[in-house]
Amino acid sequence: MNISHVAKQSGLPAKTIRYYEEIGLVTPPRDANGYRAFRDTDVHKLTFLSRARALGFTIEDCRALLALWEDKSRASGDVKKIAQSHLDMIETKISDLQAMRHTLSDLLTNCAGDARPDCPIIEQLAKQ
Amino acid sequence: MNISHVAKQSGLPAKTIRYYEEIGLVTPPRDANGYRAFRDTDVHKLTFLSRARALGFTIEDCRALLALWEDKSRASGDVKKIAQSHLDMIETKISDLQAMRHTLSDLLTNCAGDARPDCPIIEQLAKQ
DNA sequence: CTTGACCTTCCTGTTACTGGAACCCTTATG
DNA sequence: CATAAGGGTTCCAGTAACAGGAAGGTCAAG
Repeated sequence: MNISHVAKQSGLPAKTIRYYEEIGLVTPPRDANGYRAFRDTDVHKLTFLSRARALGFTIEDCRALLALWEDKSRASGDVKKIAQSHLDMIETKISDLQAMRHTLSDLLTNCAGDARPDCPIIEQLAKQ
Repeated sequence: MNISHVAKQSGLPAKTIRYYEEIGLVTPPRDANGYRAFRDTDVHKLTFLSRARALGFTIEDCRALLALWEDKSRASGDVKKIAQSHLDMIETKISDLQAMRHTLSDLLTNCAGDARPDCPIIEQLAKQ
């Protein structure tokens, strides 16, 4: 299967697939003409990667998850550990963003947003 | 004022302050020995930047906000526009992250997390 | 005079790609 | 048969916002 077909199947851009090969996440063999010839296992891996990335896992997490997927004698605890610490990161990010949202929306409701210079947003940023 | 003092005052690491000078956000004069000699206005700018960055504004947003701060005849509408679109971005990110959190915590509650290989997390990522 | 705590510049690395140039391969068409 | 369109390939540069570290100059104290 050629790269653009795999791109459609997996939902990943061709550029990204080439990058994943470069960093060793997949290693498709080549045809005589030099084209990548993706096997089913390559496509499955890439689909797996696409889903894991969509859940926000880092590339290194993805690498570890792929290895666990291939290891039929894995401990589910190892998978859970990775997913749990990723969830923790996400929750930290969410609350950081919520704090920003809170402050920003307060400032926004108090800003006239017209042609005059008075602006509580600027004032808040500039306060001593 | 020397850089480490300014770092304490503004809450920014010295490395970051040097970087901000490099990209033209501040331009402190130099002493005879080559050391940066920060004026009050430099420190104020850096404190402003520190707060704006803490609210998640990009560097380029910060540059624009600084310019508006210095422009005493600014329109508060211009400030509000920047802040509003930043808030929109934050809300998009929050809901993306919440969707990830939702999926992940579902998967986590269903994963035994023990020594056995069966794992709904891996299964979900690998499903056809 | 030396020691330690500053300061300086410069170079590299980080994350996960994306865009673009230059060039090869394949297939259909006039 | 020449060619043009639409694949594929590699390689290089750029992104955001710094952080780490090396090599070396400066300053105040003992």
